[in-house]
Amino acid sequence: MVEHARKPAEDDPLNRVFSALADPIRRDMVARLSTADATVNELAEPYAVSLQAVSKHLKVLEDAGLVSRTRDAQRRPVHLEAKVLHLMTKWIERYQRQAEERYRRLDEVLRSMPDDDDLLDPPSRGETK
Amino acid sequence: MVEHARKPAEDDPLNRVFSALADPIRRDMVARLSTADATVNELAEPYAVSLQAVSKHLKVLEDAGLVSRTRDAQRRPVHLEAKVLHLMTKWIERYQRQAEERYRRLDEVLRSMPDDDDLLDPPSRGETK
DNA sequence: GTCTTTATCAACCAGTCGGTTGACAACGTC
DNA sequence: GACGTTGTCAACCGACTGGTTGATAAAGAC
Repeated sequence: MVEHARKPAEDDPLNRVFSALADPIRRDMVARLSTADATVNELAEPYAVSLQAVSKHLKVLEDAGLVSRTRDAQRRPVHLEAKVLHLMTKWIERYQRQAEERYRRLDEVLRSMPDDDDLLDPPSRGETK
Repeated sequence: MVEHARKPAEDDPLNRVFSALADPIRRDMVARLSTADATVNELAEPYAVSLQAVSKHLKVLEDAGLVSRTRDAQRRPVHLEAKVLHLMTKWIERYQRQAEERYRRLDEVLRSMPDDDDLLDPPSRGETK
């Protein structure tokens, strides 16, 4: 079967936001935009890549909803849309909380069980670094 | 020029964590692991991909520090390491907070400024060609 | 008008990514 | 020892990614 065509596009907003921030240049842009809007040239200045490459990075951030661009003469000021970041934190914190609570409960169960080394997987799994 | 070799590896932990979670299957695995450890076969069961593909996904999650694996006979129980998620939330929240505060301040400035659209744009950076 | 600045579009290229199949390692069971 | 289960490794493949260069659009400056 050649039907491994995979999904045509990453339509999930979470996909786009996570992968947008999986690049150090884009993360740095977001960091800088958090203190001030900037033009494409200003944004490009610190990086050792072409302006076109920076333009592409901005497109990725824009598609993820992380930035918006307006028009100011021939300049295109870039503006951080910080709300989208909340999408991610909500996702992350949900499972973080769930996991932590589970460990807490597991810990209690283990404490109330004198012998359990046959089917209760003791906590000796590595998080004791 | 062949010198566009880019960085040889994504050594930044943030790169690895963000890109690990930029995939819906891996995000789903993390979600499921947040309630219980699981073996590779158990994890693979809901997805329409081969076991080998799932094994690769787990390697990505492991390299990002998001999961750890131990040994239990021929089984390899997978365990979520939720602490790493904190790395991301810290990063995100920092710039989110910064941006929101900036908007708040800008709002105040705009309110206290009757006219300012002529030459009040003094960052004057960038021209260091 | 013509020139300059600012930014995007288009085509290309090498490397990475997510998937596949096939081989095989490791361990328990018979 | 042979077999079944569980999982990984290796090689391959097509799509996507991040970079390049060249051409072009859009707007102000002259």
